[in-house]
Order: sequence, then structure tokens, then C-alpha cells
Amino acid sequence: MHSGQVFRYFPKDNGFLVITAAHWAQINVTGQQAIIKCSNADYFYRYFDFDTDYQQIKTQLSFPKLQKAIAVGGGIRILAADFTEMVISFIISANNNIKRFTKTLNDLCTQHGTRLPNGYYAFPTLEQLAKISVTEFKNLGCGYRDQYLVKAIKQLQTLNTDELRALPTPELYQKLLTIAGVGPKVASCILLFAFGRYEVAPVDTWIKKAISQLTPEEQSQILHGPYAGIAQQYIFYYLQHLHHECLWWYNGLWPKSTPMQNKKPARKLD
DNA sequence: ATCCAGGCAGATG
DNA sequence: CATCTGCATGGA
Repeated sequence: MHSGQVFRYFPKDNGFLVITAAHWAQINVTGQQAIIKCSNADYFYRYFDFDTDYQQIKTQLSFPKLQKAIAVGGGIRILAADFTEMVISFIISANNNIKRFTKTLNDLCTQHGTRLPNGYYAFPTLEQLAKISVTEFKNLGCGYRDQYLVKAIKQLQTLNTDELRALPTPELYQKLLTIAGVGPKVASCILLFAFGRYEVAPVDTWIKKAISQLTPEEQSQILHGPYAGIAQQYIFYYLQHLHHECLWWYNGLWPKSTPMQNKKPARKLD
């Protein structure tokens, strides 16, 4: 949950409650076992990507510079997130920081999403999003992205998710780039998190700084290949972990006495 | 006070 | 095609 793919999860009942679109799942881990209670088992079987063998993928990603990142974040899975939610979330994420835009997203949901029986709020549907004005987006803390969002939502209303899903990755990428507020990085996030294109590695400021210290060969190993997106996730989580700056601080999801709290900032992979 | 944050759009060379 | 600049906002 902490790997920065999705942002709507909360500490609850000694575990996490995650919300995606209008679905929810309660996760409780005890020892080697995880119990997941959810609104729709089939949906979350797909969401948590349980058909994919991540041990096999990690074997294929056994590059020296990835070892520590995999050791720290080896439980990461690519979540099958909702398309609309990813587009909106990552438009707001641009040139922003995780803590701040996580709050914006949660405010967006409580103000415009449907209240679920468990008291939490669904992500607004496309129909609900279409009713939000530029000013309202700005007041939610979206800043100058307000107008991109309104335009992007209009564009989303003309798109069919199933048709998009059928497109080859390069074509889908080009299509996503036509959405307002969506550039190369955000489009990559959507490809990876909403369409499960494991070969796409979003390059953000963190990843840029991390890979700049690697040799061209090492960069190529990590940013290319069939599981480049997953390799990128291991690195992103590892860097966030070192900096203890991820959204679990914002949500109070991490014990304050954790040893990593006093670690010095470092953006190195080794 | 200045810089930065999961970048992008629009203008200019 | 490559590079440059402005941009809301809050925290470090």
C-alpha cells in the first residue's frame, strides 16, 4: 500500500482499509498470513494481481543495483487501479508533493464522492467529476491544475476504457498524451497502474536522481525490459523509505519509533 | 527567503 | 525535435 501507486487507504482495525473507485477492502496481516475482507472478491483478486508470480519477476530483476530495493520492498505488487481515478490522481500529482496531493485527493472524495456504507467515501464517478468547476478544483488545492482537470474530465467522457485496454502500449501512450495535464510521466503511471503495462517505467524527479548515478548499462537494465515498471516501483519505494517522506506519515500509518526515522537523506541505491 | 515536490503546457529556437 | 519558462501551494 505504501508504494505510491494509490493514495486512498487508511489505518483501520489494526490493518488498512483501501478504497479504489467505489470498492473497498480491509487488509489485516498476522505473521505470514493476510486476511482480506472486501466488497467484491473477484474485483480485489484482480486488484491485488494475485494471478501474477512476483517471485519469478524478482528473479528476472536480479540486477546488483536492485538488490537492496527488492529486499526492502519485495512485497510490492502492481495494483490494478481504476482508470479515471489514476488520471485525476496523477494530474494532481504533477509538480506537487505526495503529502499535499494525498490530502487534496481525500478532500476531493469526501466533497464529491458517494458516501459508502462503511463511512468512507468513494472516488467521484466521471459523472460526479464532470460537475466540479474550475474554482472548486482550485479550492481543493489543485492550484493551476484546476483547468487541466476540467478539460481532462471532458475528454475522459469521450473515451471507452475497454477500447483503450485493447490498444498496444505505444498507441495507448500516445492517446493518453492527448489528455490535458497528462505528459510522459503521468501517462506512464496510468499505463502501469491502470492498465498493468509492466514494461513502462515512469521517470519522476526521484527516479531521475537515483538513476543518474548509475552506468548506462545499469540504467538500461532497470528502465528497459518487460518488468521495467516493477523495477521502478522497487526503487521508488526504497527511496521513499529512506526519506520516510511517503504518505504513511500523512496518514499516520507508520510507528514513530521505527528505526528509519533517524536515517539521513540519501538517494543512492546502494 | 529560497527551493522543492511522482511535470506539464505553451512559446521559442 | 530540443530546450526554456511560468505555474498554485505549503512545507522544509
